[in-house]
Amino acid sequence: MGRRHDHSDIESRMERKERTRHALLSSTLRLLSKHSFESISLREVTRESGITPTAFYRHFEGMEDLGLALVDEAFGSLHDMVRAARSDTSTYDDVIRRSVQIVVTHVREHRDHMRFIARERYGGVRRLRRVIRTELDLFANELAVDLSRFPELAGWTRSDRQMFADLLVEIVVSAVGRLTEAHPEEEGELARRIEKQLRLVVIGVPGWRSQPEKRSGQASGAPMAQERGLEPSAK
Amino acid sequence: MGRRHDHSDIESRMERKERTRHALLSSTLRLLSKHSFESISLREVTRESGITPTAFYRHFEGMEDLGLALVDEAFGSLHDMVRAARSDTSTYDDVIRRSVQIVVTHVREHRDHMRFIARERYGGVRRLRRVIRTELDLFANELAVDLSRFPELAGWTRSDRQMFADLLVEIVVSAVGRLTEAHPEEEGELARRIEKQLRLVVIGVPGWRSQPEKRSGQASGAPMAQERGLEPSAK
DNA sequence: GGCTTCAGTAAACATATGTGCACTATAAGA
DNA sequence: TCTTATAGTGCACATATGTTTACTGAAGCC
Repeated sequence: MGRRHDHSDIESRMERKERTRHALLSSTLRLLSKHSFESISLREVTRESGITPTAFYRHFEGMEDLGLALVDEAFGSLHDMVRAARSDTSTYDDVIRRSVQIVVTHVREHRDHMRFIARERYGGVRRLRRVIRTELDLFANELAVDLSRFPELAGWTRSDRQMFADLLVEIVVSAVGRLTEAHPEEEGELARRIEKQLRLVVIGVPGWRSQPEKRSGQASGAPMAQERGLEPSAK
Repeated sequence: MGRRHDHSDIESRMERKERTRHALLSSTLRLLSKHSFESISLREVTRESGITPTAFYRHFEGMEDLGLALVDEAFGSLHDMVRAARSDTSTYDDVIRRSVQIVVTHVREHRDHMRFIARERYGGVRRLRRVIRTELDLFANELAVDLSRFPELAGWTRSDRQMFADLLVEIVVSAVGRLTEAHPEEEGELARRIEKQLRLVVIGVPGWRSQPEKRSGQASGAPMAQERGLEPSAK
């Protein structure tokens, strides 16, 4: 047995490895608060983590690999949050207010992770962009399923529900991006605004006439309200 | 006079300078299609432009300075687009469809500029983020003014109109980000989706009850529809 | 035509980078 | 207790970076 005396300050090999792996990840996350992922060098990360550059390769094949691990981490906690939020809906009075609250809290507690996602969503590393996009699409899909529980939305086309879920996710993710770079005192106002925006979007729901994709040619009959848009009062 | 013979292949000094300046900008833009701004080196840019690294300093103080110039360029063409779109509203039948069309076309013709904005909006360079944010806020403000021409929105609080304009801008900018990295064949579907999303948002407008900010304490009376949100059908 | 201005060059610098190779120390396993 | 596996070190390398310093050549101006 490796551990002859059970002194708690003796680490098993795995424990130690896991510890420095985590150090690498969180060092990167720290650096990411000031720089884009692509501009962070392997050596910077190891310096920040207190190990030699060569030891890096015991944990990751290279920076891109580490980046993917970060995406996993970030979406891991996000999934936890969403699961909590979903199970919460049984005893709510106002879904929107509550959801926004949860998001704000999550950003506050996982600022670096959220900034990472918001930043690298359109960042310079193709692979990261793709993985993040995929994860977000997954969220939207889950949300679309949840939405069919609402009677107003049950009659909608599947594709329309997708479109709606996508819109909601987009709004929230944008808000997360802005929250991560907001000063604490702006946080409240930002939260109130996004709440209003979500509310406004939801209000439109009963007025939406979901229809199967038009097959071809021009639509027949009078133009629907939702296809005409608003009319200006004056010229 | 510098130009003794009026041969067209003799450049004036200014012309030449402007030409390599432009080369620097467009080279960077080209590199930007594959990498984040922060990860692009000054030497890379000069290599791509066909000049020596030292000559760079005849045009910009450093990469950040060049970045700011790029933001100017990008928003320059954007402003042109918006102006065109606004003056267009006198003779339209469907604002939304038309606007989306204009945006899609603009992205197609200025893909690199638009990608730059979408990418650096939350990118690694603080200064760039701030300038881009400011410009976008400006757009939202203008839009908010335009919106007051619509009778449904004239009665709204100024802050609610801002909130609404902000939402529209956010939706469009997100869409631009996705358009810039979409394959040509996905473009149509993306366009259709964003059109629907905008329509859905607009539909909610007549249902919105804009009120002055609540001063304090809890709201009195029955909860408004827009504060209750949707209710799920089953537990 | 001759003097000035200035966009661009050439060489050099100190410093940073990613990665390969040989090594060491210690936990794990026999 | 002796052997093996492996996380981490140290050194070396080729190559890349931002910036300085002294320069060249042609356009601009009198």
